Amino acid sequence: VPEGHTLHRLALDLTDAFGGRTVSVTSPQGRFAASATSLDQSRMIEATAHGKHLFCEFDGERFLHVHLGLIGKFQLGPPEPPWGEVRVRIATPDVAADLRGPQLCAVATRSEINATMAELGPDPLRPDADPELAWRRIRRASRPIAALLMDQTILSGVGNVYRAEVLFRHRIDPYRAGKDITPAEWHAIWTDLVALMREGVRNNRIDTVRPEHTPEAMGRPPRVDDHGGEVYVYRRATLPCHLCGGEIRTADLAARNLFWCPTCQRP
DNA sequence: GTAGGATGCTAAC
DNA sequence: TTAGCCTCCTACG
Repeated sequence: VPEGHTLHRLALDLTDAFGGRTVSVTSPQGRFAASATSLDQSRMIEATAHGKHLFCEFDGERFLHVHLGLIGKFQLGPPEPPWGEVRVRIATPDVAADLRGPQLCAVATRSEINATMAELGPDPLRPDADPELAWRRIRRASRPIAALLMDQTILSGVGNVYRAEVLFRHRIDPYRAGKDITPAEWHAIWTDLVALMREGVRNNRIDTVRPEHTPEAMGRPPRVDDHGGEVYVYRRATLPCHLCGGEIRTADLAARNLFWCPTCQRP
């Protein structure tokens, strides 16, 4: 479930559970054992996120740098014996956080963390984000907007669900080149991402359907999207569009499955 | 039981 | 552009 909102929510929850506390850091699975030992029994200061990267800061300017990738999960719960392949467990006597299947899990210094963040575009979930930095690249780009939104060096935190949904919400054809996006459209996209992703952090899931378009408001039977949120197009290929009733289409774009409504999002 | 896919990214060609 | 990685879950026999 790792788009940017997941990591920011995780950062809040980890800070809540472990901030200011001395924690045990272990690697039940063993693949992180040596590095875990170096952090074990030290104090976690806080956890923060930038895009899809998570940073847990420990005393002594040491950081645990985590990227979940496609399949990684970080789960908080009671400190019961771990099940499955747990790469890292951070724990106090009251609570444990188990990390499974991360793409990246490493101990890093502050300068290494800063170097990572310097390569990331503005993150809609960070108050210090400058959308102008992303716009400067989008407005010159010939690549399709759907590819640009996924490029973490242009803007960070947006994944396959948010890209499909935000383009639908603004009726933008995903194949339109970045340079053909108007300043007003970009402003609307960014503003919308800020709001949608904040709500994603709050609810720990992605919902993008406007109140006036919910099944109840449209007088249709209730539905449940199988990934835990209410969406317009994501993973709804061949199903009818909630607005026009036409068929949602899917295609490969930027090595990921793109979903869109060719009627509502005309070229 | 097994294959294939998944909200991601990187290295190799 | 493609294969590969890491783990879990679902769909399909």
